[in-house]
Amino acid sequence: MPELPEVETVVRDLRALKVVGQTIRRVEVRWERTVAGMRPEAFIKRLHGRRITGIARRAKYIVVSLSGGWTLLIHLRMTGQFELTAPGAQGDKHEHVVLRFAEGRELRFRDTRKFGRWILTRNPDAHLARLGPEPLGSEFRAAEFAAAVRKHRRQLKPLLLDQTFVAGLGNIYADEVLWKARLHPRRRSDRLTLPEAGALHRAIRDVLRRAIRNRGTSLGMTRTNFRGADGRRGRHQLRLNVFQRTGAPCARCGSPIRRLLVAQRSTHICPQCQRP
DNA sequence: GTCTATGTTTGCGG
DNA sequence: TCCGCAAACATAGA
Repeated sequence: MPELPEVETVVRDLRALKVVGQTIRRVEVRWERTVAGMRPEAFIKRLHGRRITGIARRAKYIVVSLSGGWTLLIHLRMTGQFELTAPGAQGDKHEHVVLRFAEGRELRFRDTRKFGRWILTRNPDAHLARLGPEPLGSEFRAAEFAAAVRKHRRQLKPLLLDQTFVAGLGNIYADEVLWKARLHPRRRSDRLTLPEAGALHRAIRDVLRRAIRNRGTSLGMTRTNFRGADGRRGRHQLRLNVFQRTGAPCARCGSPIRRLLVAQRSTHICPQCQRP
């Protein structure tokens, strides 16, 4: 269930697997609601014959640039995955969109829970306009972030999960970031000191960069867990400090990690390092 | 059968 | 206007 580091891993995999440059020769939509914003027939017709000219990431969206001025925005949501296969290979019942390339290989989108979305548009910026700053970009500056945090009066955890505030964090990395910054997830954002806001800014960047280096987090061994587009699992689960580590000792102080609910989301903290 | 799940959107009420 | 909360989407696994 991909957050920024997992989406970045998928984008890098797709590039390494030479998806850029491929021409789309056949499009199959097996679950209509995966395609958002137009009828599947229109989607298929518009995609057919186009060449993929680039693959990038914005927040948790995969941005696929196509010939003729079209862009495909793909959001993996909870269980979206990619796989490249030989033509006509045996798939499973959760593969909802299949692109066959002129060269022969097929790019298949598997999405067990069917929350993933493909948006074909001539104006991707309209869809991405509401997203907050890219946390690993140069526009994500400490002073601006601190001012923005303190201007809201929200609990820190839901604020970090708000994609219009900062783009790319999900439940795992929000918990890891708050642990690293030694901040309680229920702290009110307008009550942070400047040094605390600075620590939060730094923690966001450090945690995400490290997770990308580890190719993302794959928690369990089941099929719905994260895989790169090359089928490999991530390894950042070995580096998590709090997420799903209830009862395990805190890496800094040894106190047992606790699980609580914040904003309806499972939340993990060190009760010693992260005081309310 | 029960509970939980790494995401996002929408509508309601304070 | 801002914010928190519940539900919705749909399925699998413990």
